[in-house]
Amino acid sequence: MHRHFGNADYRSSPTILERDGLGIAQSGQLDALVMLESIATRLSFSRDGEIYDEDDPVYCWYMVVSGTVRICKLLADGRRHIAEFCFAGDCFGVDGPGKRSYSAEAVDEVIVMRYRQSATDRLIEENPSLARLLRDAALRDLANAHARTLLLGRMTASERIAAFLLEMFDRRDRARFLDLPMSRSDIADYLGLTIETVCRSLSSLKRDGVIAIPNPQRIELRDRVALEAAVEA
Amino acid sequence: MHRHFGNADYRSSPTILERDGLGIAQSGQLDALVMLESIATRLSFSRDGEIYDEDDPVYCWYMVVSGTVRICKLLADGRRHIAEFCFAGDCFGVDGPGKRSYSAEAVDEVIVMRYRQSATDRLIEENPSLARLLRDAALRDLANAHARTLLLGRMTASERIAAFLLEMFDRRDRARFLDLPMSRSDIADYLGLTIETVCRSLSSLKRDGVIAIPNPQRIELRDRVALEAAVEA
DNA sequence: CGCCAGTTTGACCAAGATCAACGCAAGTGG
DNA sequence: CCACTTGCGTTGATCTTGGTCAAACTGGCG
Repeated sequence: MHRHFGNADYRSSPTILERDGLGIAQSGQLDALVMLESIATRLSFSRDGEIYDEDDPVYCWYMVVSGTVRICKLLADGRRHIAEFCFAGDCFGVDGPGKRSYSAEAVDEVIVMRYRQSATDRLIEENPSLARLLRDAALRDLANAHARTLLLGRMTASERIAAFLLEMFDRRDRARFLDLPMSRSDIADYLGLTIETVCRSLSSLKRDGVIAIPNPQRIELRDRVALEAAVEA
Repeated sequence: MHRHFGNADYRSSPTILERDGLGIAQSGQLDALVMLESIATRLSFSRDGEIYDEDDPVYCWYMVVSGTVRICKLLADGRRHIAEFCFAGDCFGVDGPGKRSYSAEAVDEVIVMRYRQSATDRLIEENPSLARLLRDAALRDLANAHARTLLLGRMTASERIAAFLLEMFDRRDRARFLDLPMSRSDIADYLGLTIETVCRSLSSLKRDGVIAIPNPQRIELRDRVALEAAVEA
């Protein structure tokens, strides 16, 4: 589970409960979050820091407070696959009992809250609405994974890049300018492409006036309609 | 959610509760299933029959009693993507509120049980262990979707075919012979390949003596070690 | 027997990977 | 302050995998 609870934006928020963006509609869920807060541990990681590793035992799950986390896996021959990027408000590492099959790493400076599974289960006993909260997050995550499956299985390089940019614009600032915390290589491993193809597709969008790239990390959206058309689906 | 509750095998079972294969460890979960049975409707579909369509409202989820179901989506330009095959004992269509984003179709002759979401929610109130059952199924499903994401993003055609065959051997008979209910075209759309590439990869495995193909639907596993090596991961 | 749908195989093509060079900004050390 | 390095990012030339197009094969069935 690596997806949003809602459209939460905790980027500048030192405590996860100072804002109420978790998509809480039903009463009782806020209680659940207050209780969650009570079992949380705050951790920080610097660039490329390892939050957990493949094959580690699963006894915690996490929520991003600030920064960007990548969920990834390394194949024997060096190929890498990034399953997910997690931003502020996203939770990750809800993996079911056993061992991790992916690792979690800090893309930039990251602060996360860590919740022990055992304590969470106890909270669920007391407050079933928390269970619903977590279940809905899992379902959202599942829908997301299926969307990526479609992207990787049936979309061309330029469609993938367009979809990626739209995803980032929607999940992050939703403003005219987008600052990407991850490298081209991260993007490539997320989209099942090579660095070079990512560059070329971005350059192509730039040539067509759909985006501008003032510097490698920064994308300016100049023609959203064209970008959406490029995804088609 | 389209994955197993466990290693259940209901293929020859007219009622889902005549056998206890749902991976039930904790007591209380059997109760939950008896209760589930009470709210189920039995439906059958013939080849290519539509169980539900994209954009249909979500008010039910399903469990396969017998036959094979494909969960799929059609893009505007005719490209098709199959997210999942579901066999006896697998549940599918647990999609979170709103509209379906995929359709469900019968690959062959299919019998399913249908459970209304509203009735299920009531059961969950009475029997929280059902919630855990459904949550674990969702998590298993999620892990599965991530595995497919890796396959589609970073594996070659022959690796995909090898992984597919191993998946089918494990999920179905686990015997020397495997009968595939789905067409080459279904396999292609599941693996993000074309029919021709599926054929060529299968022929290549046949040439290498890893499998034999007595007829197009039937695969004989001759060298499991070689097949596992072909996936590498 | 001939048709039909699904499968297999072959010849060719193109999207994207690979290999290689170059650009560019941020350190680093003299 | 200025060479020099280092790590990304970008671009170009070439190659490979898998897609496209086309033809042949197969078993079932009217």
